[in-house]
Amino acid sequence: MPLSRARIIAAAARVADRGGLDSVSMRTVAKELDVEAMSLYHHVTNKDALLDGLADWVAAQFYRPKTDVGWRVEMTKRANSLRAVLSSHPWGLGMIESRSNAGDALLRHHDAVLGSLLTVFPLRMAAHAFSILDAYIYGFVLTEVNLPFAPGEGHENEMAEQLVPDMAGLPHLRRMATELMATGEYSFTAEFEAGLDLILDGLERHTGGSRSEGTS
Amino acid sequence: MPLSRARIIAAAARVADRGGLDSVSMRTVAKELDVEAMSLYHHVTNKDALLDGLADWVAAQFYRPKTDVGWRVEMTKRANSLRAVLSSHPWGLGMIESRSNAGDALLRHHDAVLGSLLTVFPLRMAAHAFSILDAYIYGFVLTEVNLPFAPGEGHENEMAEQLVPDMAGLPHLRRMATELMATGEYSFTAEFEAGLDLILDGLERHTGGSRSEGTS
DNA sequence: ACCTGAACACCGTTCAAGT
DNA sequence: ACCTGAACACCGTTCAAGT
Repeated sequence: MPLSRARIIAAAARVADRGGLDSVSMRTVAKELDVEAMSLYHHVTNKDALLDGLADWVAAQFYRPKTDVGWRVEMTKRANSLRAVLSSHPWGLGMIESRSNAGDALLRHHDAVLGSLLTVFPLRMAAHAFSILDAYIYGFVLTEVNLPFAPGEGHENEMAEQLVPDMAGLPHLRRMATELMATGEYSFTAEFEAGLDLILDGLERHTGGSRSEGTS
Repeated sequence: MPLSRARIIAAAARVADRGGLDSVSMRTVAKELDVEAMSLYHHVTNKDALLDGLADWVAAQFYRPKTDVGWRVEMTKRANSLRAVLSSHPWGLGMIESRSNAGDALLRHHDAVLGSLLTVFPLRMAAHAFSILDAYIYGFVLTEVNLPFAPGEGHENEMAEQLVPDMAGLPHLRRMATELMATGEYSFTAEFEAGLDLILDGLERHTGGSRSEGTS
């Protein structure tokens, strides 16, 4: 099978999944393909172009909202999709955000999100909704993927126990760790959905419609 | 003046402000201090420790909410402070989030935020508020600092003009660029505050209090 | 105790050479 | 047309040597 841009990007994604973004070098990606580093330059102009491709590879997996379905359901599906994709590729968010020019897949994704919002919101309000949803999702995922453990697997209490010893002089954090996280009452998924619903509720007040499409 | 951990971190911040995080190397930081690279190792154990110090240097500048003032005013001040600090040091957010163990300054900041929220919310609701505010602020700043231009200086229309040509097949983004951004009606600061207020309004409904401390 | 220079194993990338 | 090896200017870091 000959080398190609697509194969190189897929190989880079595998290397990043395995060892983090820092482990992606022209030499490690080449090794993944049983080829010399210099061979890659015949298919990608340089490492920056490879990273652009990697960002696009991630964005292509984001769910694109449809316009013939209720906006709230679509925004929820979209939010969960981003969280899922970026959780399984923790390097993805940094990759997407650090590229100075958005790739095609990301632009198409954003266009689809905006299209769904425009089915119920006037332009300016749709822009507000777009901005707040994007910020919330990215921000939540940003902290989640950088946690020193894998969330969503019941490790919340372990984390709390790890952290408590260092919490002299931090009374409120200590309280949260002992009374909430250590008791198993805390779940990142529930937290994500609660925040999302608060935002969607706030937005819905500006549609003039009733709360017909709630998700909970 | 002798070398010290603090001087090294301050020099690293200057290098990062000037040339981005990628330009921070043991050799460039040493040169900033007119010293050899190896001298740094007598004051920081390795580059990772230097980056930990850099993250702490940023977090130390975040405004810490007080408990004897209204929570809404404090949360707004805190949000604006984070945006201001992270805008003037665009490498700061990535720095803070990529450290696997939070530094002391960041923990103290978080403790202060939680303390303010606990003056009006029960623990679980305070945790929700903490999570959603952090996610929103980080997410908004994340996209803002990675824009290919400096926002808040009226460059919004320039951006729109740059982007429009490539927008074949992206009808909704094109519409937003031409009808909203290019007309000068769009402002990142206004957008940030609108989203923040929507979230604070949503949270306020859970305090049982009236909207007495509004900021607009 | 603090600073340094050479050295080692890595980077991204250029260039001339192979097929 | 595609792949390669040597080379260059960089990295972080170790270690022995200087003061």
